[in-house]
Amino acid sequence: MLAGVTSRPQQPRSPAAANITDVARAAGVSSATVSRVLNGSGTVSPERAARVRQVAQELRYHPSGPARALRTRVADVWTVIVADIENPFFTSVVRGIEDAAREHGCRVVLCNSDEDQDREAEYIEVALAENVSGVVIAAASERTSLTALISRGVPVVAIDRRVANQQVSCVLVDNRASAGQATAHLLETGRQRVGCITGPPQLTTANERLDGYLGALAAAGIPADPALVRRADFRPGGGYAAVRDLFGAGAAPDALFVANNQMTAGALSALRDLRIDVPAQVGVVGFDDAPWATLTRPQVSVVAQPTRELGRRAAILLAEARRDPAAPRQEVILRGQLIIRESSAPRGAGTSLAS
Amino acid sequence: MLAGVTSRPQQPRSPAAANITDVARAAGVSSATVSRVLNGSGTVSPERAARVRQVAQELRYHPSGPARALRTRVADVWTVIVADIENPFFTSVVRGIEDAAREHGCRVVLCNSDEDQDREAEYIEVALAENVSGVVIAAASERTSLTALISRGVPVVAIDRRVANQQVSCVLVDNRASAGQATAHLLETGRQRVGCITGPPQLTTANERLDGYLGALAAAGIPADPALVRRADFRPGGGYAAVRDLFGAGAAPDALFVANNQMTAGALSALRDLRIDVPAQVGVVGFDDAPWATLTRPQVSVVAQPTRELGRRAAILLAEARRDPAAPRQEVILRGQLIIRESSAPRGAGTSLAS
DNA sequence: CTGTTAGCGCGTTCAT
DNA sequence: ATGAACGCGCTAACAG
Repeated sequence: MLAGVTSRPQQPRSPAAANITDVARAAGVSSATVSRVLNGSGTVSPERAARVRQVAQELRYHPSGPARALRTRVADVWTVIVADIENPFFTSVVRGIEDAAREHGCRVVLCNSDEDQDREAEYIEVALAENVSGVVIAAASERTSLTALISRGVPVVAIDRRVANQQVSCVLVDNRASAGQATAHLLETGRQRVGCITGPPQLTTANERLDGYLGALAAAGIPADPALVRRADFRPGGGYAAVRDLFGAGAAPDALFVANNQMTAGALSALRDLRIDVPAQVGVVGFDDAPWATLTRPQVSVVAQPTRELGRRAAILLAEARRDPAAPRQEVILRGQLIIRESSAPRGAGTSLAS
Repeated sequence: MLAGVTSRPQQPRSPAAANITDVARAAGVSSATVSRVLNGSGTVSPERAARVRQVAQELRYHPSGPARALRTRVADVWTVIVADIENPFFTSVVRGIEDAAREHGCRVVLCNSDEDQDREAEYIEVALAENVSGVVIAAASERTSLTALISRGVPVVAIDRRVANQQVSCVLVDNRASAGQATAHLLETGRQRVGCITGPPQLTTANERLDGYLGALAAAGIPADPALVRRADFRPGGGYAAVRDLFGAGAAPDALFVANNQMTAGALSALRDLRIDVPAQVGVVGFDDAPWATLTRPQVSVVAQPTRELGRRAAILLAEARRDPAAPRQEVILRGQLIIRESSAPRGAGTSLAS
């Protein structure tokens, strides 16, 4: 063995990222000055500022996120925790958040709780440990605890789903009214036995949409029939199983209000497999528009939600809460919009789908 | 000895997260010992170790991510940069990555380049600035530069799309073979003029799939007709416009191979709007399966990709590269699978879709 | 206006 | 086996 030249690894010179110190030295100033220039804090003479900026650029200097987060106690990062990243509803909302966040100079990292409360709790811990400066969350349950976040002063905005007993701002859709509108529409097309497939009881959206459905029945003087209602998991498989179950049990609805887009896809598959004609035999209205909603035959009637706007508003609320931590909690309710397509066409009307 | 215990402000108002120092003090040991226990480094007597763990739990101690990243120069975080978060293909791949990453004790943060090279470059800088321990990227262009990452020793794995001249491992699908198979299938069903809608030239997937299409034509002894080929942007709107353009120009293909799922959706919309019957007048095969592919009328034939597996393999490669930085670059090619549904049914065959 | 100093919370030598 | 001391890169205080 050679006598060890105890130098550092001689690999292709890892150009260890330029320090703030490197920049300071190269510019002939102190690191504090560099910091002041780059953060616009304090006051620095124009010439020196220009020189610093110049050097920083040449050295391709980028401040270290961790170091900065460690010092300032907040990272310029928002954490967005969604319940189902494979649901286009959430990805679209995220786009809305992201676009707005960028305007505030913040980056967005996305976490997927997969409707799992443990996993969600983990990600909340991570957000805490990383000192992120804000959290947007579509909670996996109404009972999701945000106190750890709130007590440590991290601004939180809940989206899509309410969280119980928590003083956080939220951005929601008027689920009850929209669901009622969808159900009323089905009744108006001459259906007598409108069924409902909604989500699990720990999600407020599921409950509110069910409420809207029940309210519309009551308003029409139709007694609610428990045999026509199913709860599933807000996923395609759940919608599929619910339909099979509904018809297998002989409940025989002549219309279905399905409380989210994923389950609507599943429900349509099941109806197809059962050779039940939509809308001739069963009318369908879903909740959430989807990219494929106009590609199906028949095209699906839905309650469309303003997804991007929902995300944007959440970002605005978060930015406000960040600027003024004492700002009061707000609740933003956006309106859904019933889009009538083919799947809810009146039974009698010729839909010309067989042409 | 214990003189000079710096008393920290005891504000119950904001329970500042417990320090390593807090844990050390509460356990009657030094912070070094706590660190050793929690990281399994060094040696600590069993009793003290147990005590430390106990106290850490009681205090709900979680080490600070930034502080740790600052000290160790690597965070236990992987960055995944995808080109289009609204494409179910990518979200599914991400799920695969995420599941595998969790097994390695790593968290995954997701970034969306939106097919934009500038935005992508930004996120690469962020990954660098945050000292993430690995990056998985579906590059926005073949010319995307990963040298900044590589030269600083950050393990990188490319997915779905190749990146030129870069020594990075990658996980891909056999685009050429799969596209050839899809095209051959269309030819076998009696089509004479098979067209192709592929993606932009800066994406290797787009080019490879086009190659596969051309290869299948050549193998069948059919001369390629440039008038039957269009390049679009891998998005629904692009697919829609391409079809309108194709038929508006009088190219009149009797079949279409569409090189990604988003464009397939757009293409089907356009065909519907043009009142062109699928598959009677035009046969269609898409690339990438999609949740809605069996909901359309007709159901869409596609080349399905093993999305979860693709993500899982990328995670494995990344974990390997992390364990052994000197490990050789690998290229994993997964197979696509042609799924024949209704949209490519033989022209003559009664498809009974009009029933 | 600018430089110097002192940590943020952690992991890691060095001594013991 | 354990603790004291140092420094990662940065910014907030304090001098000048």
